[in-house]
Amino acid sequence: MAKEITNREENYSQWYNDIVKKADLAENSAVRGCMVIKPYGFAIWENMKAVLDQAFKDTGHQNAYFPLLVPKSLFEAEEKNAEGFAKECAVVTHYRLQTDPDNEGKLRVDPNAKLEEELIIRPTSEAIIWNTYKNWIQSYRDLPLLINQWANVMRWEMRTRPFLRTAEFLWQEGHTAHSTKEEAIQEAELIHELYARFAEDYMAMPVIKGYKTESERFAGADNTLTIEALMQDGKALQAGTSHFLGQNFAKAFDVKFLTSENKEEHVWATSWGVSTRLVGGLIMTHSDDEGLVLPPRLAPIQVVIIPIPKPSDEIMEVADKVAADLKALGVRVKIDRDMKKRPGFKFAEYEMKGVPVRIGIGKRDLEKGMVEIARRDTKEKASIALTDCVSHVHGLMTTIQDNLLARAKKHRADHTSTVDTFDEFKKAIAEKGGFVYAHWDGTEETEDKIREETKASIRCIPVDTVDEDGICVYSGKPSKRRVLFAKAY
RNA sequence: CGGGGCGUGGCGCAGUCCGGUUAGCGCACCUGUUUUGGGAACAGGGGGCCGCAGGUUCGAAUCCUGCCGCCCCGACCA
Repeated sequence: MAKEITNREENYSQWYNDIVKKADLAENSAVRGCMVIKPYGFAIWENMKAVLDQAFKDTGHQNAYFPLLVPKSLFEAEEKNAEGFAKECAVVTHYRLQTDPDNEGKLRVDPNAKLEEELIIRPTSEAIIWNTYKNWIQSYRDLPLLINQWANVMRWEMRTRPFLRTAEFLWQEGHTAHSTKEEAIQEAELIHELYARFAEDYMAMPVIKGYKTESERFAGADNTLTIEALMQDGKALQAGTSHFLGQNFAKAFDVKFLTSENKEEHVWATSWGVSTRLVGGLIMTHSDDEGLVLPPRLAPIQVVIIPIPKPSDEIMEVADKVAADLKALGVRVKIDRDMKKRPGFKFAEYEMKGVPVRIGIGKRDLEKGMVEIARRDTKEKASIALTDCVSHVHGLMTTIQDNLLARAKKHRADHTSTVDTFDEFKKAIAEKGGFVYAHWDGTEETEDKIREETKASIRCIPVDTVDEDGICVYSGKPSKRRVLFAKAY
């Protein structure tokens, strides 16, 4: 069973790659660092997208779309932002190819088609968007401006991994403008909370909410709020960020508005995003050595019905009826009618693909008025009376969703330490892994030293922990609050 | 950008050192039959400019030169 999936213990990152491949989520493409998201993987992203999109709309945001290419002069306008992303930008320099005179059948870049100004393939869209907002905002009556875009972006990363870090990735990026600082901060916090709830309620992936230290902050932001999840291998995954941008972009792009008192002021801004990286987080939170495990709320197929041959009209009738009744309850259900594949093959296949519930309907069970119901999360199999099947399975959707969240929370609790000395710190990081709460003196110097010596970085300064006097585990200087450390993806 | 490795049917590989029948194996694929309650068996079949370009040779997947591409390990990152 579970042929060809590497055990997590043996090689976690190979296991991850195997899951991506065996569950048919994505594959490498002909383009360096860029993956092809296959239909099943894309369906998971589409489900995430649908929920988030609705949540953004419910909180007053509208979707729009801005260009892929950003003129270099706009890109460099906000200096910190430009600097932060400069090293990983793909740049368009020419607009035409021609047949190569020295190399028949080949094309070359037409040297006469050089662009006057280079175009940057967006690594994020603040620049082009703020240049546009300048024309949209004149008065306090134009505010707040609450825009989201679903888009692809490109960051020329040195090393890539499917979903977790690809050169091109899909995401949503919200860009809002406000008349006051307080309102912008509230917006950033609203989205931060929205992301955290999405992660827990839909992905069943518990997260720590907090804000980033200055060195980990988004380039061009005054504050970066983050949600941090703990993966099964004890490493942290930054799963979503929401930035308070202050007036940095408003000043860089000269976006001003008139207040009701007829005073000219720069607007206040936020930006926020989650990406296809969430799919990677989903995989690494729940899956096991048999394959993918998906929470029902995001699973493209929530229930698969496998008629167990010999094929018979009676079995198919029962399957159709069960499927129809489940659909009526809003359950995403598939009947596998492929009679060429044997049941054993299908069992393994749907386990690999993480389908939460499998219903086996065969002659032997049916004679007793029973069906077989298998849960992907616990791998339990049960014989259930056909008459109870639909309500039982419907109930399992919630049961499994809750169980996955509880399991992930337990894993996180088991891999979270609170330490007071650097020895304890190093031991916790090296032996146990996971999250470590420790006092920090607030300096970048200490942060860097700890990262160098332990590979662990400050994931965030959590918002939910209480103030508590202590001394920095590294420097011994006073500290008012523990921060969250971990090795990160 | 440094260090290591690899390019051979769709995928994974053998063959390369030491040149020589028709380039082979597993998986996948197609057809047929028997099967079908945990990854079916048998029979038959299709598919290769051996990464690209030169060179050496009677003869090159194999030797030589150049180029291209990819993967892994480090510095960068959602």
